[in-house]
Parts: sequence; C-alpha cells; structure tokens
Amino acid sequence: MATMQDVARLAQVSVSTVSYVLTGARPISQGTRAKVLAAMAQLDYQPNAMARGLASRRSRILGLLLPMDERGLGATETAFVTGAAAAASAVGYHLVLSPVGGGGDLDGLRRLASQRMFDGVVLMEVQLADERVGALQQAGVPLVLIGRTGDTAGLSYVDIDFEQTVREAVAYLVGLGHRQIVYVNHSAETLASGYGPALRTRDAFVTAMTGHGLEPVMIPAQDSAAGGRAALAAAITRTPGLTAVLAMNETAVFGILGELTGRGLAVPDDVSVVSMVTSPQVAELATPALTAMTSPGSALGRIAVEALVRHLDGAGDERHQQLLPCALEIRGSTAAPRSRHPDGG
Amino acid sequence: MATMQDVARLAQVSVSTVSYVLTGARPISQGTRAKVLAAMAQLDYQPNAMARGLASRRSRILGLLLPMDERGLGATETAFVTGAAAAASAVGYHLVLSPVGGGGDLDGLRRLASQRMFDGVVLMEVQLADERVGALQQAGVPLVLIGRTGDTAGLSYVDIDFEQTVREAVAYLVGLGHRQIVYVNHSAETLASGYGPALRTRDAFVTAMTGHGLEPVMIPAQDSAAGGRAALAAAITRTPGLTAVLAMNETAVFGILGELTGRGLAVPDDVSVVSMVTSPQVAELATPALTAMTSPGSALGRIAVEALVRHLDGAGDERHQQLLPCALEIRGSTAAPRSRHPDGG
DNA sequence: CCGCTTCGTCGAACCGCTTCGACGAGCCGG
DNA sequence: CCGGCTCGTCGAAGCGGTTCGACGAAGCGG
Repeated sequence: MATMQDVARLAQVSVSTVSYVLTGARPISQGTRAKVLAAMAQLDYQPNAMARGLASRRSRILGLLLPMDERGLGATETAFVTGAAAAASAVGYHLVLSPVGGGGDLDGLRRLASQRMFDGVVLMEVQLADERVGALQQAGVPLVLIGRTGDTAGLSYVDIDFEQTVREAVAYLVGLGHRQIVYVNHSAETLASGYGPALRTRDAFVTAMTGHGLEPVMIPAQDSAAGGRAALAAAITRTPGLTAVLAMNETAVFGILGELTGRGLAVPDDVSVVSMVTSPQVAELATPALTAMTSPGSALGRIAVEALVRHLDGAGDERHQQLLPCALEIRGSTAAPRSRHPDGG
Repeated sequence: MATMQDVARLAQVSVSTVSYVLTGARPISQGTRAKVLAAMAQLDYQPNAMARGLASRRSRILGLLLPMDERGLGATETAFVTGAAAAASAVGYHLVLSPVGGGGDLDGLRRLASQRMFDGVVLMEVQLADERVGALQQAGVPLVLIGRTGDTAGLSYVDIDFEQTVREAVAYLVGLGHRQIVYVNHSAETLASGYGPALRTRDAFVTAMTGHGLEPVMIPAQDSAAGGRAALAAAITRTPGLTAVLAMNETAVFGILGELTGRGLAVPDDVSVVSMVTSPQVAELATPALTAMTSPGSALGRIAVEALVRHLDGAGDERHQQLLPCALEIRGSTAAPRSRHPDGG
C-alpha cells in the first residue's frame, strides 16, 4: 500500500502538492502534475479512504436506512435500494445498507448519526408521523426521504404521486365502463400505523370515485396471497356486482386473481384487475399479465441519492421535493365490463 | 460533537485511558472506568468512525459486491442481501452495497480494494471461472463467496447444495410416479457464461434421472414469463408425454403455469410443477401455490457475513466452506400423474 | 527487607490525508 | 524601476482516534 508520502518522495514534491493534484483544491503546473501522476501510476497508488475521510470530514458514505422486518423487501423496495446504490456508486459515493429497527430504536439511530460515518442518509419507509426524521435532523445529518411525512416543511423527499396515480387508475377503469370498483389496500394494522401510501391512496380513491359520482369501497388486506383471497371474498360480499378491483398490494393481488379464478370469475371478462405501484417484472408474472400502475422503481432511489449528493457537494440548502406518478401500463387483466355498455348506459 | 479529548479532560484522565476504557485493550480500574463512563454519558460522546478506522486500520465496514444489471435483484438475491445486512449490523459492522460491473470492471474492483475502505467483502453471483476472486485475493482482501467457483481451494464460501436439492426434487417426483420429467433451466446464454447454479443443477439433473433409469431432458429458458411459455412449448414438443416440470427459474415458472393453463393442462392433475430455489413468498403467489425447494434465503447472507467477521476478528485463517440444501415444501402444484400408478407400474 | 513482577496510567508517536499560512518567482501597471 | 498581484509550491498543524514504551505503586517470594 503506497501512501502519499511515497508518491511525494518519488515525484520529488511535497505531500501537499500531491494532495492538490488529487483534489484540485489549488492550481498545479502542468509539469508538476505530470510528475505526480507518473509517480502515482508507478506505485499503483490509491488514497486511503479512512484517512481522507478523517482529514476532510467527509466520508463519502451515504446511509440507506430501512426497517427490515421478517419478510424482507418487496420488489418495489428492492428497486429503490438498487437504484440508490447505483446512483451513489456513479457519483463516487458508497451506500451503506443500514437496517434500523422500525420502532423504538431511535437511540441506535442517534448513535449511528453521531459516529459521523455518513455524510448524509436516505430514509425509506417513512410514516406519516415519523420520529426518526426529527432525530436525524437534530443530529444534523443531511437527509432525503423516500416517501414523506405528513408535514414536509423543510424536508427533502422523493415520493410517488399517489393522488395522481389513483386518479388515473380510477379514470381508466371508469372510462372502460366500470362502475362498481373495489379498492384493496394494505392491512388495517398498516393503515393504523400511519403508513403514508396506504392512507394517501385511500383518500385519493374516495376523492376520485366521488368525483365520478360512484361509491368508494375499500377493503384492507394482509400482504399475502391468502390476504388477497380473503379480501376478494369480503369485496364480493360487500359489493356483489363488482366488475373491477384496484389493488394497492403487490402480494395480495395474486391471491385475488387466484380467488377470482376459483370462483369461476374470468379475468378480465368478468372482473378487471389493476395493480397499483407494481413493477413490470411482477406484473408479467400473473396470468393474465396485470394491467398496472408501474412504479418509478429505481428512479426514486436514484433521484433521492442525487438530490442528497447535490446538497452535500453544493453549498445549497435548497429542499428537493418531488412527486413521481406511476404510469398506466395496460396488459391483459382489464377490459370493459361484460354486462354493461362502456359508457355506463 | 464531543471528542475523546473532551471526555479525558472532564474525567481528568489521559486520552489513552479513555481509549482503553472503550476498547478494553488494557486493564482499567473500577474507579477510573466509572469516571470515564460518566464523562462519556454526560457529553453524549460517540467515537468518530473515521478516526477510529484510520488509527486502528479497521473500518468495520464490509463490502457486498454484486453485479447489478438492468433488471435488478430477484427475490432470492434480495434475501441474501437483507440477511447479510442484518447480520453485519448485529455484530457491529456496516455493510456497503457495492454494485460492480459484471464484466470488465476488474480495475474498478482493484481500486476499491486498495482504498482500504472494506475490512472484507462478500462476493455474490460468482461464476465458475470468476476473475474477480483472484483480483480480490491478490489485493489482500478477506473474502467470502456466496456461490462458488469451480476450484474452491483456499476459498471461503457459502452456497446452496444444488446436487442434493436436485436429487431430492427428482426423487420426490419419481416417488409420486412421474417418469417424464423435464428440467427448465436458465437461458442458454447464462449457461454459456458459466453460471454455477445453472451448470451444477444441469449436471445433477442428469445424474439423478439416470440414476432412476430415466431420460434427462433439459430446456433452457429466458428469465421471464415469456421465456417460461416458450420453454414449456419446447418441452411439450420434445417430450409430448411429460407429466412433470422441474424449474430452476423463479420468473419463468410463472410463464410455465400460464402456458400450461392456456393449453388446457391442469396443474397438478395433468402436469406437476416443482420450482427450485424459491422463497415461500414467491411460491405462494402462484395459483396453485408452488411446491418448491425453498431456498435458504437470508441464512446464506447471514452465514457468509458471520464467517467473514469471524475471520476478521479472530486471527484464524481457517476456511469456511458450507453447502445448504433447499428444503422441499409441498404445496398445490404437485400430485401423482393422472394416467399412471404411483409406483410407475 | 529487597528485587521483580504485575497493574493502572500517562505521554507521545503515529495512521494517511487535507488545508492553511507563508513565501519565492514571475508579471502587471504606473 | 518598483510595489503589489497572482501562481505554484512547501512545511506544518491538525482530523480523532490507537497503541507502544515507560513508569510509579503495589504485591510477592525468598
């Protein structure tokens, strides 16, 4: 492991000159620069990350904080992570995957923040009221959220535009002629815990349906195929004439499809299904392939990291607040309802 | 940000004493220790990670190197990652997610290794002949593989026991009475690239089938639902009387199910399907739920990190080589073949 | 009672890099 | 021709810890 000293000695300059060649913090003449670069090449020199971090007080490490419960990450979250990692790598930063206990581990978070290992952090799975945000801000760590709290004043975040996504999905189904549309959300517990996407889409669904003069029916579902089956059963009991299901639950939607088939209801001829915030890969797994609101996926992670790095590198303290809608991708799980005219007769 | 100096001053001891209290490298008396701990608590002291890393030449950061191509991580890989992250966190290490270009980025790898940011690395998606292994070893970075190369001499690795997994899967199907079993593998390109799991399972399938006196038929498939459909079509052409499919392709298996249904073949009554190296979550998504060889998932990631940390903390240079089989979990996609007796009569 | 460990603590030398102040050398305008 | 700049470089002081050698005090066997 060659050090800067070695390079300086070989190039017959001082260490500070070598440092300036590397960082560009001060002008260096052509000739000197060439000598230094040659010496570096000859010694196969690589700057020591720790030393650089200590001296410059910039670790060039970003933290990606995500609660990791028992059942791991869904496809959507995984896309956030990979997008963030790729973006960080592209701008010369490292990305640490830091599993933080969802709940009471605030102290652990504070400790982490105080170790000054992270120049900044991306916080995932944000609740509407999330005490982690305050703790992090208080610790003085630059912060970008994927998702957002209820009050976003002074915060940087990237999130899915749930309102618009729901509006488009409902408009699409209504346009096909559907009138009895049931919304299958995450579980009641998830809703109660203040999980933003579940709550925002719930409200947006009410607004959208009411706007079309239709009755909004929402059914919660556990995040599992079995949960989807149960939810569909509940939905049919509640709304026997339903012709379309809008599902905000990547996992449950497969159970919904199964239960539909099991009851002799054809998709899409008897019942149409639209899956919200879903990746193409997952949508293609279903039979028929799911018409879905395609999640921005890795783009969210990428944008979050880019915003964070811009904040760190630039002196700016401007906030980055951005919402990305999901794009409607029509596949085989939707059609006009069988028993009505498309215009709703 | 309080420093060690501040703590030492408040506790009226020297910095080295504070350091010894923290690291336990030398004995400290009860009284002194108490004074120091009190001072730390009062100042809310947290050691600076960079400084500690520089002085001790141990960053307490592990790298998780994985090629990240366009389509992101599958459920199995995601489980590795989360398992590794949780394990690292549990033993006081950080885990950096480092996307390394699959192919020619060896120089980038070497550079990364020379920066001394990682105390050790876990390498994922290992090929049978993987030049990254040599590069890393040469750079002197402690290394554990998830997966393994062809020659594992002197290497530490954790991998799935593909041979046993295939043997069990085949034995199970044969036991049910199946005789015409087709193996759907990853794509031909993947096989050609030397991807270990694809090659090992291929060979194991041949061995297992031959051992039962049956003809081994393998069909490659793209990693997509469409690839699965195409593969099933090819399989039926090749083996019109097939009664069971063994699939080593989490994504394609959904296409296989779809195509089967599309052709009026019932699962499991007409054709049984077993999915290899599959997580319960994914298996439950299918209709019917997939009988699967359940992948060890996060356990692999955890074991890899634990082995690596043991190697780093202990002085030992013993190798850790471990194979974990997938466990057969019977769900709804398998049954005895319709047209024959269970004993194959 | 003496010399020798062992225990607990201190001071100082790093670890490898960044950054600040200083300074000689050219260059400019007046 | 001179004062004052800017340019390019150097030396040294950190950054915040770890670790080694030293050293006084206490404990011990002979």
